[in-house]
Amino acid sequence: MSEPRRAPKIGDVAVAAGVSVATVSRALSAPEKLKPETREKVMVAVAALGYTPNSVARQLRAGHSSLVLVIVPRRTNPPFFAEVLHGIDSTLAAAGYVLITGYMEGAEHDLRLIELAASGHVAGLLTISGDLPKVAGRSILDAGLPAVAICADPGVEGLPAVLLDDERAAAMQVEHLAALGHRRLFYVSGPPGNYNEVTRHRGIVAAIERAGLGREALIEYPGNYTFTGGVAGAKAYLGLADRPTGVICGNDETAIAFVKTVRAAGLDIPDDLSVIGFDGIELADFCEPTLSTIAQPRFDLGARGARLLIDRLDGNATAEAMPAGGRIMMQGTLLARDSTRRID
Amino acid sequence: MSEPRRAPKIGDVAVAAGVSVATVSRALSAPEKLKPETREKVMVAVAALGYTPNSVARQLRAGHSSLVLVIVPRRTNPPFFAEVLHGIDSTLAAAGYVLITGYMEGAEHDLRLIELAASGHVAGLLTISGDLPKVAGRSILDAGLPAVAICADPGVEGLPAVLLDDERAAAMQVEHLAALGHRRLFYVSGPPGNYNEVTRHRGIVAAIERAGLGREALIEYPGNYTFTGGVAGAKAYLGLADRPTGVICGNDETAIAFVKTVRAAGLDIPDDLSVIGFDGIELADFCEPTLSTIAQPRFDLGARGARLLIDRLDGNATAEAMPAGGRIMMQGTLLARDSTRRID
DNA sequence: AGCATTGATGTAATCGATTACAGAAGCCGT
DNA sequence: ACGGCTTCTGTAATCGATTACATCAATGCT
Repeated sequence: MSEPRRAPKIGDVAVAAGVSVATVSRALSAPEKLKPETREKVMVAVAALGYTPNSVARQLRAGHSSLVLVIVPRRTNPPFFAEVLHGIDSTLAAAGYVLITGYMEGAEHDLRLIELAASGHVAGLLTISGDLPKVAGRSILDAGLPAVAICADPGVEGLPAVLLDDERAAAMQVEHLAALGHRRLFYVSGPPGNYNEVTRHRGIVAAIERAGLGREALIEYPGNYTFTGGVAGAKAYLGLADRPTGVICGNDETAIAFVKTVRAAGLDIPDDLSVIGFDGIELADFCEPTLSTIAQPRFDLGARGARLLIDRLDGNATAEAMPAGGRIMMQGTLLARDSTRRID
Repeated sequence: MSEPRRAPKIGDVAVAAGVSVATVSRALSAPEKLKPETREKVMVAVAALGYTPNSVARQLRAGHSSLVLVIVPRRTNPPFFAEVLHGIDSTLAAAGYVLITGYMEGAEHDLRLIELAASGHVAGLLTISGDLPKVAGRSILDAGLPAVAICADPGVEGLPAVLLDDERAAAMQVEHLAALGHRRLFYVSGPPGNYNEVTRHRGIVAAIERAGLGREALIEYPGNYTFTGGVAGAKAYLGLADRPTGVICGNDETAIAFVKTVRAAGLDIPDDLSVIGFDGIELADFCEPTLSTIAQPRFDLGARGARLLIDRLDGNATAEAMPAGGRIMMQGTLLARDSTRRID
């Protein structure tokens, strides 16, 4: 059926071209060192045999790999992370690197990621999950690989990060609602303790302070960045005796589920209450009513993080001036749509 | 800053344990061949140095890799593909394989995927995109890697596939609407020529036939499995003089955008028309009205495909009896929700 | 006791590419 | 014509682990 046609090696090409293996190698990686007609002979043989250098051997010899491991949280917010990954992959690919996705499972399962990082297979590490694989006191950072955090800061000393200015972005949610006249707010948060949640919470509290609403103007419900969290948050909201008119959601999925649930209970958005999400996923513009939200530069977050890592890997460490603390902050953008409006 | 603490090699462990490299290697991969106390000595040294075998060297020697390349279409339907990938990754990880994601960019860009496949880095290939990277007459299959197609059949001789029974599933869409009394149907398709689209189209036409509705009962609009396709389809629908009451969408994203657009134009769903989607992404249960759809076993499609590949890689080729034609078919499930109802 | 057998461990070849170094060939000037 | 340069190409060491084969000691058998 399938002929086990053994892949041609450099020696086969050398024989076919009537030269030595060194010459073949040079024809491929340093053509200027060869006489044009020698190079030509080699190239003909390469094409004839369909030779592709074995990159495992190459990598062993060179002592470095071109694989980058990206740590991805499992089953959360695919529309958001897919676009960040897209930014990462585009940038890596352009620089000749290849992306390996490592989904975090939690607990013992993550050991395989730690071992992968230590195995010499991988050149660098990118994490878009606030948590890093850590099993039995062994961290994935122990391997000593160059690493960069994206979207969430695991809070590890010396680990550069490309982040959204979550505090500012969350404050924008408050400011938008306050500017529309909402005096009391309901907040369906992300998972308690989560980096993004903690940071945004700080931004929300500070903005409420600044707006002069008073700390008691905020009622919180712990969500988890998923649809179910939005539904639960909405049920809690509906059970309130005196409902706030402004609702802040931890992300767009949460907001969409929240909107659906309170509408099913007979409330109108935005007539009875305003809802604002976070992330700016595409879907936010295709639900009803269209969702006001804070858009994150998802592609750019990924691209910028990957760029940073590549610069470290390739040695141009100072190609881009790193701000103090090793963090690059990007800004979110308010998208005011139909789910929020002025209240009288 | 970061101590360039060179990763320990097998020789370092050998010296530390006072044995030869062969003994260290055996302690790790064939412990039963060693005297217990020797093995113990080695293990102590391994732990003390924090040694992890370099898998590049191991792979070069062994002649086979543990990486599986998954070809993923770019920027389409993340909620769907994320779950298929999850199924793939879980299965691969359990068998000791590691997943590499290769996003298809189209055209010249895909050359890097073809080269990756030919580079010896990769043990096998999985594709969840109907298209295979093919550049200048060179196909990714030329590398001769074991491969399995998932979700869409690229139509290559001898390539096993794990597929949804698209024809049957699409027929279920028609049957559901027909059973509710809809006699004329509007169909916002997938991209013309796409494997899933072609197959489902066949199923739709056949089901209309069987339901005795007549070929002219179907009005088609070419979509593309995205939100924008749904919006365009809805606009075309709204422009129709005599609108069908049943609408079939190529996937859930298309359906959600369709629903939103016709509602914005003042039509009611399901009072004025019924809409059914395809895929069964989570969101379909959180939009308004909740979307009737055909759920695909997304996780299982991925898991089953990965399993098939692993069996071929590990040599238990007949671990699972392969049906004729090398295809495994899985069935979709009708989820009847609020976007479809009986018409008078 | 002498030889064969078994078990445990060490020595060195091997995987496929890169590259330091060596060597050959051609050219120059004196 | 010969040493000194360049330019080009070949030989062999190297990356780190696995493993066939060699070695050595201990044991069993006659």
